[in-house]
Amino acid sequence: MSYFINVILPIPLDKEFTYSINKTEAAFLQPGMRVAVQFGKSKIYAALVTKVHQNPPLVYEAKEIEHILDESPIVTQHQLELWSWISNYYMCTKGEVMRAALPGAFLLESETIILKNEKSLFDESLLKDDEFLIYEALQYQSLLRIQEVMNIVGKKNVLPVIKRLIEKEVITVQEEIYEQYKPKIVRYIRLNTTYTKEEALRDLLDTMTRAPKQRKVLMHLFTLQAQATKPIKVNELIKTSNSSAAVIRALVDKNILDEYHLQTDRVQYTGEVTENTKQLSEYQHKAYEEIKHSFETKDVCLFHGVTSSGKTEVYVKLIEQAIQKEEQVLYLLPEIALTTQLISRLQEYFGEKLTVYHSKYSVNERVEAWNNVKTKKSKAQVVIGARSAIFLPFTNLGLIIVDEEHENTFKQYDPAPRYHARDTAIVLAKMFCAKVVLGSATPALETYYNARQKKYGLVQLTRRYGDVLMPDINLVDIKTKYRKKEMTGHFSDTLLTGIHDALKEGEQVILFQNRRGYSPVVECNTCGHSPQCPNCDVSLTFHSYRNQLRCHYCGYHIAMPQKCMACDSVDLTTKGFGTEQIEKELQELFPDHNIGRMDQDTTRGKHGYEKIISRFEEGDIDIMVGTQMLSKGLDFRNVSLVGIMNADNLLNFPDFRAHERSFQLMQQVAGRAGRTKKRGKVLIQTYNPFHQILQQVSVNDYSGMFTDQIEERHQYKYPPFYKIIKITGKHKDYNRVNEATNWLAKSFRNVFNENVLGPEFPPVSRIRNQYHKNIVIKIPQGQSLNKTKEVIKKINTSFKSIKEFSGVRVIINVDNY
DNA sequence: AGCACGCCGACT
DNA sequence: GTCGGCGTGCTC
Ligand SMILES: [Zn+2]
Ligand SMILES: [Zn+2]
Repeated sequence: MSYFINVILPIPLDKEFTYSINKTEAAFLQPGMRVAVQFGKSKIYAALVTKVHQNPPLVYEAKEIEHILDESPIVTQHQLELWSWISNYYMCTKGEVMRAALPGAFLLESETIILKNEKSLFDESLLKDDEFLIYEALQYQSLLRIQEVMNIVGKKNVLPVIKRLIEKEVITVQEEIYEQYKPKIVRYIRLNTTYTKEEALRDLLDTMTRAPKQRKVLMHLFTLQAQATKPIKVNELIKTSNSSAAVIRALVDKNILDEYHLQTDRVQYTGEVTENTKQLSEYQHKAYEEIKHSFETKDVCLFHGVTSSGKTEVYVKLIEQAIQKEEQVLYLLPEIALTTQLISRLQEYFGEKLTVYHSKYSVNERVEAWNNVKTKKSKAQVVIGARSAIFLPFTNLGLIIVDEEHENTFKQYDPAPRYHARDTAIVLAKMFCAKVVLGSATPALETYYNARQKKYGLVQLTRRYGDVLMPDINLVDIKTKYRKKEMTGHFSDTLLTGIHDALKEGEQVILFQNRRGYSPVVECNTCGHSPQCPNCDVSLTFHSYRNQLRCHYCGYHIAMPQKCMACDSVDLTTKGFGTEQIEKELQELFPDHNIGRMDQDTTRGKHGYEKIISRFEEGDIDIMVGTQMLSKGLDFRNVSLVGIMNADNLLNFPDFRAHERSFQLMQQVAGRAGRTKKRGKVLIQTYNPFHQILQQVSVNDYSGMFTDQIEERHQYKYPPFYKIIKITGKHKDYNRVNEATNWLAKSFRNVFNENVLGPEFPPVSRIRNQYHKNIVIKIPQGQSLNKTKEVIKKINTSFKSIKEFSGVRVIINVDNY
């Protein structure tokens, strides 16, 4: 009898593949384990077993697996189910989901290495130039990688040369598999058991009079043992005895000491756990009770609490309850909100029960977190993480909290799977019959709509913690101010007075400048030319920190030119104002105060962000200018004034969510003001103070905003009334993209009629030398999602078989944000 | 996604 | 005439 397995490979192919295994392997392998398999000519991948069976493939011979990689499944049945859901719903392959879901260390991939052929003799003179170069390099290096060979011969296509050398028996090639996860091993030391008896030990010490250093080490070992019964690390002993590794080595060699190894986790919490959690305020407690009550009838609850209302404490109470029931908890946050501030706050509550899962952690740390969740270790009972944390192997999930649920960064944009972590979390919760709390001060329209429709529970917390008042928000009409000449640079007199007042009181100020649309570009005053990216359809933006012009899309950069590239004029200006411009103006307006800037530039580097935050917290910075980054959950106590430099560029963004997002962003930024007793002040500069959204922002009218916006969504056929799927065609040839997307749109229109928009070029139509063109399909509520997707897939398949369109990549984005 | 096979321009 | 460019198609 022969045995087979079906596997998922971490590549964008729709099929599962079948490999052959022997009887022993069949008895051992289970779905969720990894095997190393050869795929194609030589490449080796880690594949994930989905099924063990005995049905031989009919039309091909299945290859044998290389070897088994796991002793037990690393992926649970629930996860495989979730992967299936994601690949169906978001229209991508399971391989793509696998790639996104598994920590990098689980995805081994082989690399071809070149070795010299020791056995054969050959005539060096028969080698061609490039062949000889490789041969020569192998005399000095035991192995070469493909990349190194490319460097040696100075060209990209090196496979023919390598092939010739194999034929001439000069070299051999091998597939090297990267070492996967490396457990961290710590060396410990203890006294050899021979000397546990008192007299043996005394004899030993007597004989050691001529080795004072070794004797000293032993004495320190005894002291350490006396202090606590825990194992003693080699490093610890070296340090306390002020000795060296050599001395220890000698003692081990003499069999006086024994060295032993223990595997340990890289991330360990050592702090104290504050026993008593913070007392909830009356209103917080009421919200907590309401959420619990809502869970009796509904699985998902929207927790709408204004900024600074203390939502986190309510979450903490809910988490504690889940912990008591021995359930696992997942706490999802947007990446930017996952600050050290918040992590240490939660650590005080949950101590070592808290695990952080974050892309900035090393691959090994992530594997450890994965394993701890999988084995239900208590140290991973509460997991806090950004969107990818939904992929962890929970076995007993009881509660998911999605904080700042309105944030669009929960949606992965590129590459596939283009999933929304909030929506996927709800599906995940359903598998475990777990409860979900969606928290936000400014819920997404979709979420609030679901709550209004009674699909989700709704709990509101309208008071700030400690009865701090909501900030006082005022709109400043800069159109009038410009006309009346009451503007200084980008500052209205109102805003300047506000800043002066705050600084006089020793309070801090935050100024918000939207990132989008206001990157500083260089423009020639003579001919109007501004330098463009050669690969993308955008102007290069000026970065003063390196005096460079850069492209945001492809990373292309050049030194800041001294004269216009078109007309050689030296009269160049930087146009558009970003945070840098504001910072510069502030330095002139307030020379006696420290100005800080928080944007992509100043927060780069591992601790860049934290550094600037703590400077602000410590009062080292008086005025902070920043982008979006400022709006996220940071708790600055001493900020009394928040200024929004220009609200209009937010509102005018060409996207059906622009108004909703502007409201959310402005409310969040405004929420940074006056978090303690004194009422905070917010000034919003705009050319259009009568704009409905701005009016609603100024009076904290979320529900007014909701009513207006939901009406517009309804009228213009947008979510939550219609689902949308965006289809993008990509190719380096402009005409081919045009024709291809026209064909696609026409085919879609044949089925979906007026519910197809486009094709249309996006604002930036060329990125990395690829033209993009979008089609949007709107799906009305009665229309079957699955059938719609089937149609899209079918049309896509026909599309692929058309010769003229070959090479055009089609990207499908479900629930495009 | 890789990676091989296969067909056309430009350099020894 | 070969070398190397990339378009086409398959991978258990
Ligand atoms: Zn010019
Ligand atoms: Zn570019």
